[in-house]
Amino acid sequence: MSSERRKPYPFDQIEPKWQKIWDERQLFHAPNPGEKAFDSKKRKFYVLDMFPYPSGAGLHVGHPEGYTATDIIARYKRMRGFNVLHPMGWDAFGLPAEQYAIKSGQHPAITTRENVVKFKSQLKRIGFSYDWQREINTTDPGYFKWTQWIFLQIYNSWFNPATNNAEPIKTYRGKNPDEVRLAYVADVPVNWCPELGTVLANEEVVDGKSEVGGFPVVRRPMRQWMLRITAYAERLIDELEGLDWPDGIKLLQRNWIGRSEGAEIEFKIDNHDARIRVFTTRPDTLYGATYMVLAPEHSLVDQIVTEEQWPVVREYRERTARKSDLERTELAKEKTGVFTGAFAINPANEEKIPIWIADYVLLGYGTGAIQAVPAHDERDLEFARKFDLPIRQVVQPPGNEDPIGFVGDGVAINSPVIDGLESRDAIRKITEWLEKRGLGKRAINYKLRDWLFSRQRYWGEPFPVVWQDGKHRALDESELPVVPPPLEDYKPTGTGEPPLAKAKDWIRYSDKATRELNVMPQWAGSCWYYLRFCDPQNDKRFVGEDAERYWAAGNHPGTVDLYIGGTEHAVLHLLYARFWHKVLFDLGYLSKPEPFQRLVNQGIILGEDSQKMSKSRGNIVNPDDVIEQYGADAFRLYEMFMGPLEQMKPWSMRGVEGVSRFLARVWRLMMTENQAGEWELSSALKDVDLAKSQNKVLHATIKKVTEDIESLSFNTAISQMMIFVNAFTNAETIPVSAMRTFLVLLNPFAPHLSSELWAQLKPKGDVAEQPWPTYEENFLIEDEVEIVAQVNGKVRDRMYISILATTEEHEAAARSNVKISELIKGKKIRKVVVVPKKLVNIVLE
RNA sequence: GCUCACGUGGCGGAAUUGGCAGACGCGUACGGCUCAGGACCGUAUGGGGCAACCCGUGGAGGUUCGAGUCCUCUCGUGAGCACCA
Repeated sequence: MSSERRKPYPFDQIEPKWQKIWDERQLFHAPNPGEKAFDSKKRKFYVLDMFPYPSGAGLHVGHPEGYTATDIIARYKRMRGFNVLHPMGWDAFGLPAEQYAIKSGQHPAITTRENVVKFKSQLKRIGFSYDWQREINTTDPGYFKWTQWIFLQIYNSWFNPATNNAEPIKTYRGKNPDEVRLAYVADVPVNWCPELGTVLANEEVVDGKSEVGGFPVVRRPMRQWMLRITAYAERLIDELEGLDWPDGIKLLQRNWIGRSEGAEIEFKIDNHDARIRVFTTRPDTLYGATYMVLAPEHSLVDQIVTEEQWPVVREYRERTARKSDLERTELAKEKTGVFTGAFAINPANEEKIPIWIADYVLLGYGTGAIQAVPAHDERDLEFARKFDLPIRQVVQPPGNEDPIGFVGDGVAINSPVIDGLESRDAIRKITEWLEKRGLGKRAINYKLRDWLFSRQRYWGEPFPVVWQDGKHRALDESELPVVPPPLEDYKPTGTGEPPLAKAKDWIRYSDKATRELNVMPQWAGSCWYYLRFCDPQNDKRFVGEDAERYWAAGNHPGTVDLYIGGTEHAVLHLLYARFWHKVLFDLGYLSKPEPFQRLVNQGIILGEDSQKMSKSRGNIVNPDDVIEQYGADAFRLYEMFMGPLEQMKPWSMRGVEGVSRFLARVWRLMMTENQAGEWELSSALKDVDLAKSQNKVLHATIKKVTEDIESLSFNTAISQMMIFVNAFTNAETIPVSAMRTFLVLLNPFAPHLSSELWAQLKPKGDVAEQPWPTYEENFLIEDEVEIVAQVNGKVRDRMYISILATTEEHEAAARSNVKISELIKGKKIRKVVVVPKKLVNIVLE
């Protein structure tokens, strides 16, 4: 039976044995500056995984994909003489643990502890070379003390537009510092999720539903903590430039931040003192503005609406407020809105235009008000047609396109100030014209909103903030950490009041002051964990200065040299972490302006049916089962052999068998089974020189594996190692020296097998401590190369030619070739193309 | 709807700057070794054709002596954004 089947090689004994040895010897510990083992001559390399959320389900085959890639890099870099920082930890605060706790009645701290034990043992079983001395957990008070400390730095600083930097709040000269702090409290319409009993960040809402759980989310005004990430919008876009990230991720971040250039224009209101500012990217269409629209929630609505329009306006506003985001987008096709009764004056032509409210204008973007130019904006056109508003063409399209609904660039018409100008020039001219008259100015707008930073939950970092007389005040550094109170009942209250409100004693900070009841979102802990890894036990500072400088060193803006993880964090974690990092950098705590220099996204692994793995489909592959049957090395190797790291690819158990067979062949290359059924060193192993062809394949393998690891092309590196093994499989004698070199190459991929075989060959030291081999180009060069002979671009024959052959000799060889001369006999030759060492192409008339 | 990425055998995938398409692995077929094998070893394996040869990288054009690779259009798949003025 299959369970009784003999193992192709004894991985079940080898693997635990070496994992134990690595642990005991602490072989993968990276010494910090100041430690005894620290060697200042070694260069550093920081290779990081996105640390997991330790869920109850345990490790998924998707996790080890990126982890194996980083482990190969880490092991490789160590052998190249680098001091390698390769840490692992747990992002353990957050909703799932709490949701589970509510269901099971078990405290999230207990669940978290159990899950961490499980995750850690699973990771150890795969043989990853993490420096476990640096393990961190975001829910440890020793860790979140510093998360809270960073919050204090953010709270106690402001963004100075003059220096384009965050600065301590004491440098602010204005009257009310609370207006400019990078952390502030605001009454804002937020994403309220009744099911989860908390508000969510925009980034956590997908299609009007919560990202966690998929529950409906509604808009509701609430008092919340916000972080002023918008202050960094420009730098977050500009400084992407110096990073080695996939173009797609850079684009995603740029789109999310959503920079657009245009102008702000001020409209007077007829018979009213108030003015309305609008943002537009097309100030050149100002003459075509035939009406205005305010967001229903716009604060001016109350002031300008006329007596007789009040009832419809009120009714419309109430209806919009009740709509969830989902409804608002679902109903997007059908425009709605009502007239306020008020009129604005178009500053360009003094024309009176009606002011409407409609929910297609969003309060959160721009100024929450627009000039509507139906002739040259799709949405305005649709609205104008529905409500019979005038449409006036002011841009002439270049071709024969229909001018109504044309949104591209053309030539301005019906616009006295800019008539005849190309759109780009018209924009410049009209903006200057408005600026001169004090009616408007050039402006840049961002889609990015400030980060909603508070959650009405239990399982998160409490804010280091107290309230007194209705005002917030930050705690002193010395009062950290603020540990959450023990609670019997941590369920959401359902009213929007945080569960911490139930801890009556804890709330009371002093006679007059009470604690902030919200907690931070899950992202807080992961915003800076890569810094803590540099110095995880430091209790004086969030990271020691020497440690930070050492691990961040390098000739580029980023701190971590290589960061591998999933695309799902393209705009969440990766944007938030950059923001925090920049604040800390501005305040002088860090030596580099960016957290992650090189970013690589591993592709999703699909089930055997090429569908996304899911419980309901029943196509989930459990890493434990694979390791049980084929061993950790086969599991690692298969994860890398499947295909390019960044590509989405389906799992295949047959494929695992394939790499497992390869590993068994490696084993049998050096080991044979004796009469008693015990494995012993093969007698074919001899201390002999390599044959020329063997030497060539060895050096080709060193070259290919080295280059492929550098470019993260692990699948082709493995192919090359298979070619190597195939070349030696039937050799009568196996040169020991070639095997030793090969085991070093194999080590990053299959560390257990290579360690065991290395030990069997009895050389000194551990294979992981060997220097990485180098190849000699000389051994790769042949005396002759095969070239292709073509006629009219079609391959007609192949032949060997000296690598020293001249162009003329190439051509002569082709002409004298039997097949070729046959084909060109009596024909006129138009041209002969020679690519040395590659081909000769004879082109006939 | 907009933006981006990707389409190569029965399957996963290889292919510096445009230069032998299909490396390596899976699967399949045949053979060997075996009491046996879903083990191991070997040979073959893009399609068509007895063959010479012809066809072939989603489809249609183009540039070039030469295109999987570059350009245009088109179809399909995946991801992201989605009233952003």
